[in-house]
Amino acid sequence: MASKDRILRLKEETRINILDASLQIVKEEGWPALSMRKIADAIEYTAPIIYEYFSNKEAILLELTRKGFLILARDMKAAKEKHRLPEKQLEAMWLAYWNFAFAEKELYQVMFGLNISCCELSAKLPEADVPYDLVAEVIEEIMAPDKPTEDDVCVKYYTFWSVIHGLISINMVRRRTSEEITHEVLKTAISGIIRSLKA
Amino acid sequence: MASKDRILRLKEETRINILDASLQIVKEEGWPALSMRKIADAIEYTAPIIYEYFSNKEAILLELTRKGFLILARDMKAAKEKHRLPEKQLEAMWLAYWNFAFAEKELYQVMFGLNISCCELSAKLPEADVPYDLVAEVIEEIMAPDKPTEDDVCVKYYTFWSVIHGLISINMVRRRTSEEITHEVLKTAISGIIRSLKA
DNA sequence: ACTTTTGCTTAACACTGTTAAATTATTTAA
DNA sequence: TTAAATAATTTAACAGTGTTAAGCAAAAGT
Repeated sequence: MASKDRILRLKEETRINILDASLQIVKEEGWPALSMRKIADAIEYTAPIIYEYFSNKEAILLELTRKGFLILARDMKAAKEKHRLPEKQLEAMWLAYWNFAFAEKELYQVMFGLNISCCELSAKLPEADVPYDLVAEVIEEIMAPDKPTEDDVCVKYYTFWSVIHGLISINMVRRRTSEEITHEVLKTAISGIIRSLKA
Repeated sequence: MASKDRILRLKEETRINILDASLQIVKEEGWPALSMRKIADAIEYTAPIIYEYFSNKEAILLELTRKGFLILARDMKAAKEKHRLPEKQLEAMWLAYWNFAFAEKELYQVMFGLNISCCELSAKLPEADVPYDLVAEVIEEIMAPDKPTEDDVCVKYYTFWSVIHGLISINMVRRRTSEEITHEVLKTAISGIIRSLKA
């Protein structure tokens, strides 16, 4: 009777082993290197037994996603509880979010569907710089009275880009948000940043 | 002699055919469905001849990325030229950027490494809602004097999330930006949005 | 007419996720 | 203790992936 318990505990253990091994492989060799056979190797089994713990590879990814959200929630909660002022709470929570993304880069990637493939893109693809040049020129023009440095312009450009790109990718991976809200965010964000150029 | 020309023209044509076929497959069946054999089928050849035009699959993706940047640059340039005021120019360019992302969704995805996999995530994963609940609560508290609707809070939440997530994903796919600039953007963005809550 | 080059295909390799069958080990029953 | 039943694990296989090498058939050059 007690052996039943022991077996169940062992089963739970290899389940966790599968998840841990997966994450470690990804951390060492990146997402594309994660294969069922490699996971099996790491836990010293053959590939098919993984299917006794997870119905397929996607289920493993989903479980890692869950793990990511649990850590993120814990971190944000902890950050919040360190302050009383709501403004401070907000800032702390988003900083926690930011820190989580880089501390658990691989988890963040599977949580929000970010590929990593393209590094050093503008080296291989000069065209990728055109949008920057186009916008930076105008930003510089608006900020001209303040005599901005190149870094100042860069900061403003990335602020713009982050908002727009962030909104777009959020809308692409999950579109439960209504068109109106999205467009409202877009418009107010753009005009908000434009206003911030002249301050 | 003229036949040399004709042949070169044909070669250029199938090169374009490969790219067009690839994009069409992706538009019809999504990125995961894009395979060398399927491309070959579409252009009525067998897979190996593709390697006479592109050194590998990644080269095809890179070419589609280039195509995307060319269209994006054209659209943004056109938007800019429709206005004289720099503020209007900026707004028009970012709206063009936004429109491009959804008009050429597949190109945008390959340009900026966005996966599409996870749809209806919060249905399969209730944990994914915690960060929203956590933050929304505080936003509501700050905005309380203005008696915000649920949509108002949602708008502000997505504004926050867009900025942070946008910054993160930009920093993950290409980290040529300096730490300082990034952090500068992050901090000013957060405090900027917080200020906007009380207006 | 013979040789060389070109265009293209077939076949193969090393992978991938996944499933079914076979095998081995363990537990249960007599 | 031995035989039957059950569970645990592996091997083999299928269909797919990107990619490369070998082979063939038609066209071009001599």
